[in-house]
Amino acid sequence: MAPSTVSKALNGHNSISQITKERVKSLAVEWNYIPNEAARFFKHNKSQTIAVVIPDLLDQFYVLVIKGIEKIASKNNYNVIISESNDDPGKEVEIIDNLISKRVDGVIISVARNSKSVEKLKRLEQLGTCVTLICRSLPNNIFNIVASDSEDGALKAITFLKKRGHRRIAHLMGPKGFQASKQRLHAYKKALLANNIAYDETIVKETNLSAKDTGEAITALLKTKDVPTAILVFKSYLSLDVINFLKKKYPDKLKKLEIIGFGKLPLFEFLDNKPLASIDEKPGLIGEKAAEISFKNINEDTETKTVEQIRLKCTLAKN
Amino acid sequence: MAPSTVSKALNGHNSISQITKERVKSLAVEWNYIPNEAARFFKHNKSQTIAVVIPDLLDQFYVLVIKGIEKIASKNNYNVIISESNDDPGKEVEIIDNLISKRVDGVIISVARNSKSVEKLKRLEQLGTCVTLICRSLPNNIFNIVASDSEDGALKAITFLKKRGHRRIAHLMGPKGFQASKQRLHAYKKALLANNIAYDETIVKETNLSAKDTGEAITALLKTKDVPTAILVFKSYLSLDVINFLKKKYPDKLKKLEIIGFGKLPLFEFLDNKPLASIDEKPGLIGEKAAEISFKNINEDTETKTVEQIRLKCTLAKN
DNA sequence: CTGAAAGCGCTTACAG
DNA sequence: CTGAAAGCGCTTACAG
Repeated sequence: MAPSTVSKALNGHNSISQITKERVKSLAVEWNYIPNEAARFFKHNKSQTIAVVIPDLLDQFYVLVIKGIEKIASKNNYNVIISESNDDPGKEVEIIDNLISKRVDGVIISVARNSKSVEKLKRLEQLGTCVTLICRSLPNNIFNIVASDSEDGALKAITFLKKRGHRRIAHLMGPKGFQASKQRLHAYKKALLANNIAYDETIVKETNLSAKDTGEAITALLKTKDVPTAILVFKSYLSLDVINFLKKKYPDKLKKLEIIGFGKLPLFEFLDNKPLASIDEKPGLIGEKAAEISFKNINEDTETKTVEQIRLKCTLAKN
Repeated sequence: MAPSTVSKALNGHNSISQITKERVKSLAVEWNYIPNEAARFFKHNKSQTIAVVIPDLLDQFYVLVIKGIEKIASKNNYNVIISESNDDPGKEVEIIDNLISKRVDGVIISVARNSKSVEKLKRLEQLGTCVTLICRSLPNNIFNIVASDSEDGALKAITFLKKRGHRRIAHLMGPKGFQASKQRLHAYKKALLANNIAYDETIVKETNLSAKDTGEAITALLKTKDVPTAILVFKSYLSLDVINFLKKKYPDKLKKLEIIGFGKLPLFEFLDNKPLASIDEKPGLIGEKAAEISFKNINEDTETKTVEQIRLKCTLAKN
């Protein structure tokens, strides 16, 4: 029997007689034949692979994103490969070069802080690879992106805090250099406005994300004239640092400063002193949507391609 | 210029003149040429890839293992792909089939509970793929394995507890069906013996790992005549459930029952009520060792292959 | 319905 | 030192 016949039988080509198909398939089982995917992919000039690039697997937010991606990928019989940039722009460029040489069909990436990968990502797109950003955006919005809707999240958080009686709600913002920090600061302002609370920049403090810097920001907040009673925090892991700091330095404030942060983490369930609530950004859904965009693009003519910008609504989760 | 010349120039073959090499390399840069790895791997009949199969990425223990593996892999210019079995034996078999068809060069796997993959793994080895187990063993020790030395860990934990004055040290064991449960129970017994503490099976309780079952086990422990003052716990995530349970049902016992568990988790630093200490199983090192075994085997004749069984010493980490 | 032929992008043994 | 040829394991367009 010719290799071509075997190949067609195995792939269920309908030019092959039923009897031949069955014979081939049973022999394949008997001989433990498993096709060489590398050869197949090479022949087809596609890798049947989606690559995910994230800063760090220890951040469970991204693990949940990955689970969402894998759910969709496995439905489509696609493989998922994961790389960690550790927020190192140089490493990220290396990773993308590697992905180019692998000819992956799609890349889903949460870009490193201070990413230098824009050109590489453009290159990927030229080569026909679908690029989808998650969570973190890049200037000019030239790529697909799936992220949570910070404005929606902030609005829900501030509204909830106001209902609980808070009027002095501070914001602990991320580094001013980050897009996300600006976005969330803006969302915070808008949410205050919608709740008829005046914006007061003296209770907005920046942190470079280190525990030390966060502590200093909190100290500064506690020293303001009209001390805030609640705080909207840039990112959930930061909330942990805030709580740790309060426990050590201002244990009396622990109950007097209610915290809501962006992001809900599985580990929260084990904490005694936890944030009042979290803005659940639906990482699993973010992953699913990003994967769906990838597959839509992979199966589409490049002519008709449009850039998709998706902002998913958040929910407020009591911890 | 012939493709063969280009190929050799790019790969730094020394039959190529310096001048040609430079010309080729500069043109490659100018034209943005990035070689097609799929073709290369296919040609070489190896994928330059190590696969890691673990139960769940949300378990940070495994994330740390992966980081260890990636450290070694990237040094060797190898790729790492990750799959999650979710402890589902059927899923695990599927994953391994997939890895076979990918012709990966090495597989590092923490097998699913009740794994049915032994035959598949043997198959992988026949095909020349190096298989290395991590943490969880399979009957007959036919595969390479890297795990922590439970006996060493238990000894350090029990000795430490005795120094703190404890004489009644209970053990919360994992499901009897698991190899690891038996191993750690045995390690616990040996450590008691070494410390001249009599073994008492009434203070050894089993849990099926669910929070509910763990709670019942703890309740039973607290109802024994001579209530234990310390407890050696099968796995760190279990310690969290134990603490949560005590907080809810027996808050007064929280300070009277000191806990040491196998495994140290990054998230411990955020807990108020944390285990007294943890047996640090060095997940990063486990990953590194497993990767090193893979590479040694990949670069070796299959003739000389021997099975490696590595048990890494633990340290006791204060939380 | 079956099979012979060509080719995917590389590398390597060999000839010059 | 350079290049022509063959081949890795598959699939597909084509011939029969």
